[in-house]
Amino acid sequence: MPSISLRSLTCFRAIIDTGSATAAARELGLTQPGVSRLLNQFEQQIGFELFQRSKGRLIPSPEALHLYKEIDIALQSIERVQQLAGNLNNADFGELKIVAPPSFAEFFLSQLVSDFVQQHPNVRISLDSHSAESAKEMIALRAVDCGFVKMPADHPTLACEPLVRAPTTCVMPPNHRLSGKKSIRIKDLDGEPLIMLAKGRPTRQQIDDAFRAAGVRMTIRVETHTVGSACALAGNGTGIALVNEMLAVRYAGTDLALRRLVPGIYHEYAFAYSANAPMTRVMQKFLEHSRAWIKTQHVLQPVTRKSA
Amino acid sequence: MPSISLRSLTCFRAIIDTGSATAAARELGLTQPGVSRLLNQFEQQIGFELFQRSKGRLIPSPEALHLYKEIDIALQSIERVQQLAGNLNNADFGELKIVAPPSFAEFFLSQLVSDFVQQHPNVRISLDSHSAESAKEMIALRAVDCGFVKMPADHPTLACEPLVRAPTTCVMPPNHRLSGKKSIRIKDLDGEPLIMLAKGRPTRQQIDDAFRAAGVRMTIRVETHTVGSACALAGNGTGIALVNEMLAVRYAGTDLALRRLVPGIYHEYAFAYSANAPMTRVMQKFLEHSRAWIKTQHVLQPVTRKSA
DNA sequence: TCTTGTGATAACATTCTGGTATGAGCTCTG
DNA sequence: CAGAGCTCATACCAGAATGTTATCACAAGA
Repeated sequence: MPSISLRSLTCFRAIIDTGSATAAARELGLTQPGVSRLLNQFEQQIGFELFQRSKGRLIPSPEALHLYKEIDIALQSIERVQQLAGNLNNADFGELKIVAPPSFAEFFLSQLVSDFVQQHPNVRISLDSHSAESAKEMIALRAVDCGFVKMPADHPTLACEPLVRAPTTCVMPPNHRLSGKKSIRIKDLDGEPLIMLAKGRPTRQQIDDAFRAAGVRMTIRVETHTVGSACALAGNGTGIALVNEMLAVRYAGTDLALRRLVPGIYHEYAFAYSANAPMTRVMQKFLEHSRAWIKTQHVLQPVTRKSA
Repeated sequence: MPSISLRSLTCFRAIIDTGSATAAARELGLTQPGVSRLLNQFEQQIGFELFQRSKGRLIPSPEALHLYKEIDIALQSIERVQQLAGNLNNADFGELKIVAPPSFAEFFLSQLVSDFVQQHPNVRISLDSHSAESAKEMIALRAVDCGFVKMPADHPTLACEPLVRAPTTCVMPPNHRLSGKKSIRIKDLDGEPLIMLAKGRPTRQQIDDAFRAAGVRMTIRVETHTVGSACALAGNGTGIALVNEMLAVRYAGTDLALRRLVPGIYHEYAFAYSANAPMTRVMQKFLEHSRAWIKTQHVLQPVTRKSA
C-alpha cells in the first residue's frame, strides 16, 4: 500500500510556487526529470491529473490550487516537527534543576548557566545554592536533577562525572617573604601562621596529612569557613591562607599573591546526578556545556573520567 | 539529504499509541523488525534516542512525548490532505453551472442533477434553462460551464461530446387507424393531418426532406413549439404529431400511442462546453455521470463519440 | 532558422522499505 | 531451575522508490 509521499508533496508545492518543474527542480536541488517523475507519481497516487500539459507547460488545475493550500499547511506542520526535533536534539527543551555549594554557585555556576540559557532559550533552569552536604542529599533524593559536588562524593546513590580540579594555593600579601618563590613547599610553611578552612573535610585532611608527613607543625592562626574571608585575612597579614585556587582567583588582585602548594593537593569537583535515574538530554547537554566552558577558562583544569 | 520520512512518523506515533513496537507493527500491518528499523532510522534522522531501551522494552523519553504531540498534529494534517485528494479525485469539489433547453432541463436534467448532487455533496450546482440558441451562446461565452445542446451544434467555439439520441416518433390517439402498425413509414402519412414542431430547425429540415424524397406531401394541420402541446393536440385527434420520442415519452399514457418513424430521423443531444477551456474534473465527472445515468434509462439511446 | 526554454521518457545506480530468520534478554510459571 | 512467551535487535535478501544522465519533442523568440 504505497502511501502518499512527502517528497511528492514538497515537489508539488515547489512546482506551484515556482510555476514550472524546472524551477522547482532548481529549488529542491534535484534534476528536472526527477521532479517530473515525482509529479507523475503523485498524480498517479491521488488518481487524477493536477496540471494541464499545454504548449509544453504545466498549468495547475483549480483542483491543484485547492489542494495546494491544504498541502502547504501540512508541510508547514511537518516543518514544525523538524524544527522541534532540532530543538530537542539540541536539548533545548525541558527543565533543569541544579544545585551547588555557594562557593561554586555564586561565581562559576552563574556564568556557566547564563551561557547555557542563551544557547538553550527553551530550557527552564532552577539554580539552588546549598551546603555541600544538603546539595548531595537533594541530588540523591531527586529534589533537583543534578549538581556540582566536591569529590570524593562518598554517597551510594550519587553518580558522578569528574569535571574540574584545582590545586591548593597559598594566599599571602604581595610583600610576604615567601612571595618571591614560584611555588611553596610544605616545609616553607614551618612556623608560618596559617588560615585554614573546612575543618574535618577530606581536602583539609589531606593537607593535615601532608604536614604531618613532612614533619611540619601547623601554626593555625584562624579557622574560617569561606574562601573570601580567608583571603581577606591573608591580605591583612594575618597569615597565609591555604585555599582552593579555583575559588581564590576571584579575590586575587594586586593586594594578594597566590603561590601554589607543591606537591599539589587538589580540590576535585564533579557533575553529580542521581544514580537511580538516567541523565536526561538536557542534563547531558548541560554537562557537555560545562566541560566545554571549563576548557575556555584558563584557570580551570578540566578532568574527564578517563584521565581521572 | 534524506529528509524525514512519513513512514517513520506514523511508525513513531503507532509505537507511542500502542506502547510497543510489536503492537505498532500489528496496527500498521507490518512486521516487528520493520517497525524496529523504521524507528532506528527515525532516531538517526533526528539525532537522538527517543526511547530508553530498558529490560527489553521501549520507554518513551519526555522528549519523545513532547515530539509526539506535534507529530500527531502533522500527521492529521497529512491525513486531511489525503481525504481532500480523495474528494477531488471524486470531483466532489467546486462549482458546476449547467444550461439546457427547457424541454431537456425540466425532465431529464432535473433527475440527472439530483442524482449527481447526492454523490457529490460538495459541488455547488447552478442549473439554467434557456432556449437552445442562448444556451449555446452561454456555453461558448463561458457564462456557464457546460450544457446540453441538440446536434448539430454548429458553433465554432463549442466542443461537443455526443451523448444520447432519440428517434422521431409519431404520436396519435390509441384508436387511430395507424396505431396497429409497429412502425410508421413516411408514405403511411400521406394525407394524414400532421402536427409539426421546430420549423426551420435541422431535424425538421430532415423530416421535410424525407417527405420530399418519398414523394409524400405533408398535410400540416398545426405548427407548434413544444412537445407537450403537440402531444396534447395529437391526443385530441387533431392529427399525428411527429416529435422527439425522448421528450414525448413523458406524455405517453393510455391515451396516446407512440409509433416510430422509419427510416429513423434522429434527434441527437450532446454535452457541450467551451472549446477554449478544458473540461474541469467536475465537468468530466458530470459527463461520466450523465452517460451512466442515460444507460439506466431504457428509453434513451446512449451515443458515444466513437459510435457516432 | 536556430537557440533556448519547456516537459517527457529511457536506462541505470543507489537508497529505502519491506520481508524472513534468528538471537539475546526479561518475566512468569511449573 | 528450565522453558515458554514475550520483548526488541540484527543480518540478509527482494523489490520499490528515488535519484541520476542522456535523450527527445515541442513551443517561443531572436
